[in-house]
Amino acid sequence: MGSRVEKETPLRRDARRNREMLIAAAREIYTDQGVDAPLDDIARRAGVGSATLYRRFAGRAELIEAVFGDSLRDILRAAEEARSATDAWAGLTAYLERIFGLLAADRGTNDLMTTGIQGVPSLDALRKENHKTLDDLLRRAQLQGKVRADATAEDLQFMLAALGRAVPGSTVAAPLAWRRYLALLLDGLRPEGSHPLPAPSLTPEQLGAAMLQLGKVRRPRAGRTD
Amino acid sequence: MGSRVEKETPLRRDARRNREMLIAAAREIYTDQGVDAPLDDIARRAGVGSATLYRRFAGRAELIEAVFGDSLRDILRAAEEARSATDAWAGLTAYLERIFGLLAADRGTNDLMTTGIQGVPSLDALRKENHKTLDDLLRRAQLQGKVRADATAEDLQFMLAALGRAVPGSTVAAPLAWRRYLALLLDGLRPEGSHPLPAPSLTPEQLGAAMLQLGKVRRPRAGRTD
DNA sequence: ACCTAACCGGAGAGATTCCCCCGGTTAGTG
DNA sequence: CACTAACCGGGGGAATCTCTCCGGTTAGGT
Repeated sequence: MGSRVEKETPLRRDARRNREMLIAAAREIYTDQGVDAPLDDIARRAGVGSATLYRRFAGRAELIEAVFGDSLRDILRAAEEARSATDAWAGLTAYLERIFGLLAADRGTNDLMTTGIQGVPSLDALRKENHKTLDDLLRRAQLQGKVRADATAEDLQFMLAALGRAVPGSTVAAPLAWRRYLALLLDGLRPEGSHPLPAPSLTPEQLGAAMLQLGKVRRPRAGRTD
Repeated sequence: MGSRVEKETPLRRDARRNREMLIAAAREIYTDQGVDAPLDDIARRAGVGSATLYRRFAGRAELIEAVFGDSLRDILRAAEEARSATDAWAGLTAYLERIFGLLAADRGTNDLMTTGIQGVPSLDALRKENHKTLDDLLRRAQLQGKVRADATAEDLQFMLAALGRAVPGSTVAAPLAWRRYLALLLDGLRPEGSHPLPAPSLTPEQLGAAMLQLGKVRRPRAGRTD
């Protein structure tokens, strides 16, 4: 092969249109089913054949990248912003509340941030940046006496992932319940005594509904194992 | 139908033996794959055809009942015991540590206790009893000034389910990591300042492994949707 | 208006998993 | 030892889901 840089032929108009339709359809379906949703569902919702989906995107990871690339970049900016806060604790809580708002509203973003999905480049970058942000804010908050000295960024990340993963379950019955649980988690990180919790507790019925949702891990793929 | 009580014919010896083999096989497979494991796998491990499994047990729920009936009764006893403690906080922590030990060791028990599986009678009884236990201990610990006044049994249950569900992920890399996270959670419930955390924090590598596991929600069934 | 490379979607092969049918086998009795 | 009711396992139909082949269609340049 010559080293000539292949001029990137722009897609034909219909191909381009289908690409957009697929991304839009995927965004909607990911939002309420998560990123494990069947690819055929996405193709059908976009009004194209499944072959077209595979022609435009090599596989699930590439589609995810196309759908979430922008919103991931938004999160990166939020992380940078949070790190620039003088009051590290305030920066940390604001950052986490923003993240959890996303996790609660969008099942796809939730999957992306609370599990270890592989093969999506922007996602690796996000994870690294996220870790750095939490580490930095936590360390500074500790120096400022706002966070217990024996907690680590890994502790925080693990607890956040655990809680974040459970959030969609509670969202059905009580959309804002996550505020209370994030507050409870953060209270465990502080060296002083407890602070009042926001939002009412779940009722027993709401808890039941949430537990049910927890079980519906979701239609994972059958057929070829990827 | 006459109301005559059918004399329960005891199973033929080979049928009885197969039943035992199936229960034993199911126990092993549930322990490391969770209760969503394919029924055909269980039949194969037991060395019988899948038809035999369906002949002995009406479906997944009945098999679960047969496998976990006894261990669930054990947990019930532990709950009663915990409630008899004079120091409610001590009783609560001891109870939860016991439960989490089980959740970490056995994927099947984890599914049973952290999700809302329906159709297993002993399980409904366990959930009711568990809720009563937590409610009682929490209320008493609050009166004794050991737990913040604004926390509810529903809060505790939700957080426990969220964390419990994440525990198997960390078990691969660090079998005892759950102790630290349960302690962190419980610290958030106390009105006073923080207490030292047990067990070392996860290393970044261990955290990565745990996140990966979180994603492997389980080989959900393909084929008929039950 | 015509031509061709690129594109399209249906149809289908292969993989899983649930569940049941059917012909062969065996436990337990007279 | 013979007999029969109960039992057994392989095999297969149906449902899902991933990914590819192929003949027909269309965008965009001449």
